[in-house]
Amino acid sequence: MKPPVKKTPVARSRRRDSHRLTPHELELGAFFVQMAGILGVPRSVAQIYALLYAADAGLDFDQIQAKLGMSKGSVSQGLKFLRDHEMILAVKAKGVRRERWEPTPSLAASMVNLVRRQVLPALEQSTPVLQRVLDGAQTTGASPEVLERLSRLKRWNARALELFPLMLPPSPGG
Amino acid sequence: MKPPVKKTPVARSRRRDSHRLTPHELELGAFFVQMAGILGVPRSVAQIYALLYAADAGLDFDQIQAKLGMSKGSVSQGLKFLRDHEMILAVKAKGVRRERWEPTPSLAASMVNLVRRQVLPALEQSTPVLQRVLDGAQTTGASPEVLERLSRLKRWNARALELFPLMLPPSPGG
DNA sequence: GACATGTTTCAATAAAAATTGAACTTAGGC
DNA sequence: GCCTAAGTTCAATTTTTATTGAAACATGTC
Repeated sequence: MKPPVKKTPVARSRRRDSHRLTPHELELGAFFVQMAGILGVPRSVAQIYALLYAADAGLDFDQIQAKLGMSKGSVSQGLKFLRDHEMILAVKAKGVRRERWEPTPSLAASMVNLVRRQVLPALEQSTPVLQRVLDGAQTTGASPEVLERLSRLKRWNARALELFPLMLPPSPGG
Repeated sequence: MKPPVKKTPVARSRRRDSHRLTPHELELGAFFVQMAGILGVPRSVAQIYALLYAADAGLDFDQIQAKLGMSKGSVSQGLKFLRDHEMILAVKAKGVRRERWEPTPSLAASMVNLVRRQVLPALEQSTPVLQRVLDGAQTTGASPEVLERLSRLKRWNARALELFPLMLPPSPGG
């Protein structure tokens, strides 16, 4: 299990070159890293997001890499993740090849999307599973308590599956 | 990042002796393992919980160990976790040393507690952090956009901190 | 359409997290 | 009070996940 409190949350960052970051950027980074941890998002992604969040104008690939002292691979994957989850937007000036990145207006929507993408597929897959398990338990003569538990679980699953999509409109129009 | 879908979710279980489990126990186990993954709870804990969930009467330490083919250490730690989070209860028959374990009635409450224990401390710690970051941004003359973002974040944090404790009464009386 | 610049991919590596097992502690029966 | 069964702890190990960096791939500019 994850240790409840990380002993050295910034160890890695310190080990590398993030003294390019101001103390406040570091603090905000640590905050986003902690929240991201709860959502199962890797630290490097959270660091990128935090950086963009506190940046006056969008930052480009190289600026991000330089400020955080991370590899190209990590920056690329991090930006991909953030793009895929619609947490950042490209701002492209004409005649300039290089893209700059900014956080999308709603962090809330991004977070809900993030959770939904983890939970929804799990709920969907499990509907038939729970049905089969319940049927099996009935067939093999499980106790009333167990049958009750399992059907409660199944009802929940169904209800969650109804409610979840209502939590916020899925990204663009759907 | 966690791969979106696990390639071989039951690989480990298969590798060991969980052919002592019925197909339905396995399926239910996989379901709980998946959900637990989202909450950051280790697989072994979820497997123990699933087993107890589908068991007619409580199971004791050795039965759990035998059925799941896991080490004493894991069973002990897993039961400790489940006890600490009030997800299981000991049922003790008189004159018998060995305890048997059953799931507590409300899985919902258990899950809410689980989430709260992860999120609340993070929110609490971050209140002063966000204040400092915002002050710093003001001092160093950040753009209005950044200031707006940061104060929004701070407001959220405060609101979440208010709302969260209301989600369900903390375990016994407090 | 060639070239340079910017980005992605992915196998190798490093880091973090979970699991094991053997030594240790605790509790109950005698 | 001692002995033994029952359970816990924790350093070592295994497993999983994240990161790196070099090679491959794009894409805009001239």
